[in-house]
Amino acid sequence: MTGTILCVAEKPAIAKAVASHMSGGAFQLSNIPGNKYVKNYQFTFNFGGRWGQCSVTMTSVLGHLTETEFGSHHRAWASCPPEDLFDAPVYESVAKDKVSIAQNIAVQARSCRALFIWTDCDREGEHIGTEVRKQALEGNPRLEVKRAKFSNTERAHVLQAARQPIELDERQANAVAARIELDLRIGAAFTRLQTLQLQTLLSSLTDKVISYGSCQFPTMGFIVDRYFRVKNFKPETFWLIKVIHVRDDIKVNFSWRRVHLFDRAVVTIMLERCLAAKKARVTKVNERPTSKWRPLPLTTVELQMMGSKYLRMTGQDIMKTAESLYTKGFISYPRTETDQFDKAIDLKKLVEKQVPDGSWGQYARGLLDGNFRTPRSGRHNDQAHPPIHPIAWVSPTALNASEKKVYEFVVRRFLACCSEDAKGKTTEVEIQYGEEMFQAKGLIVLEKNYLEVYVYEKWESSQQLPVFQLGEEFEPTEAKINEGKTTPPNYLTEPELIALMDANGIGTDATMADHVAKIKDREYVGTRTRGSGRSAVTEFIPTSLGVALYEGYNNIVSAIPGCPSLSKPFLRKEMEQRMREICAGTKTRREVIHESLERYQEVFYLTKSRIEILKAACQKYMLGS
DNA sequence: GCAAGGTC
Repeated sequence: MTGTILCVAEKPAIAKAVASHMSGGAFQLSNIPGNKYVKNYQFTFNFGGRWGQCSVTMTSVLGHLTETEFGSHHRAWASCPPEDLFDAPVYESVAKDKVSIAQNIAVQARSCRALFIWTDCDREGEHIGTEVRKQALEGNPRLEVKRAKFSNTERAHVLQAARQPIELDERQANAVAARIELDLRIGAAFTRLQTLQLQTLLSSLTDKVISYGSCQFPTMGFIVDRYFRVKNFKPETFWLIKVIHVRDDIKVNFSWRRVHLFDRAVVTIMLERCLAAKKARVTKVNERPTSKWRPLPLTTVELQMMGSKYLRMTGQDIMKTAESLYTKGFISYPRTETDQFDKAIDLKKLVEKQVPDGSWGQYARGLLDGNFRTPRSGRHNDQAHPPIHPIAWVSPTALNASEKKVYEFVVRRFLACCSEDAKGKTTEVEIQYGEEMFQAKGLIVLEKNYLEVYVYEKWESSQQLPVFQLGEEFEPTEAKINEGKTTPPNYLTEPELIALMDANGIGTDATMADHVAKIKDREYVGTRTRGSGRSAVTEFIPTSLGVALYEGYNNIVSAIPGCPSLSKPFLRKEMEQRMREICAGTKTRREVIHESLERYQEVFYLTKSRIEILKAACQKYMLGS
């Protein structure tokens, strides 16, 4: 035996899974003083190569160990002008509630020859790895430090990762360090500025914190943006030609290729030309197989979007529920960007676990009996976690109402991924009538396949079209003008908001729901229900404070070309891009912090000198509220 | 009394 190796994972669940695989189940478990979640696992493992047979102590942290804060001179709000926070010194220290975890690592490191870091293989994981390394080296400065590269906790994959350790990615860790410092400085500076300025303006704001965050504000911005589009909407009248033809007792509605026009006179002339031509000619008859694709493997963003659409839960509730299902071992890790399954995962074995279920067990059986298909692969892979999938079957009686809903969704989605696409047939008839083109479509669903188990999506046969021959001419039963009005867009719903955040790089899969909850808590936005019963959806409406902040910041920068508003996602996107440059090695942490601070400082001083504009917006919308 | 990101 050649010494002991200390292994540290990002969370207890990973430590447990990895320890189980490496030890073959034969480990000694011990608690650590001061924390009930973190455990130490002791066993032996043959790493092969230069490491050989070693004792192993496997433990974990609970996410980040440290926090970054201003020094005591700058902590009180009145201690300095807010702009000082852009260059006041910041200090990194072990968070109070993590001290015992940090000590455990330092103590264990003393008797070890090497440290293997098993944090998630994503950006934050690399940074957490450097935090772990620092603690371990404090216990034992001679420690050799390696990093395990793994993207799931499948047995063979874990063993392979243990035997071929690599190095921490310092660049990714540096990118995160830059993000941490920037978020703190910018968030604190703007929050203090606007809170102190606006609190004294209106009595309704006296004891409110009016926080600014590079994710909070753009999230609020999406909601206000939509609100103004709804509010400023002017309906317009349009006209269209509708052609109806009855054949074999089937009434066929042909829709106009131009959809509609906004000039009644023009549409009238076009209809007259159609009627003058008397006969319509069939220019296209198309009958072809069609399919509705089964869904992609489940990511966090998709879970939240689908969940708030179909399960009537908020993104935050869905995530909380998914986390509890995960800690109980029923589903895989719920925070993932990956929408492709690794080949090494035995999907059929996971399908088999669902056979006992009363609702979808039969369907799972069918997959095993020959209906199984390899899931489609999406284009995302975070290299840290597999798509969300069920790990074990659980009786519905063992779950509460929310857990039941989320678990059922995860299972049905998984089974749908492993199924055949739905199959159908579309018929398309195109006619020329006068100078105008019209079209009718019919759909027959032939095989529902995945839709049998994925009950959230609908795909139904439409009315069947009668037979039309290519080139035939007929006189339509009726042709007339219909009038309509354009309708305003709806207020933003949660799935739409999550999609916008995702597309604009606002927040991560783990934090999006938190940002939404935060701006509600800050009273920048509220929610209400649109519709009723099964079709009810929750929509977001800004408060007068939200509208005032949005408009105030837009007005502050509007006269300055190239100066983006704080309510738009642009500055955050730019910061994200710079972080990627650190990862690519084209920029350093110092350069990025400097550049990003300059960008935000420009807006800050502009806001400070034009603070009356922000105040005016608050007075405009909030007086009397 | 400030952020966003991990995780319980």
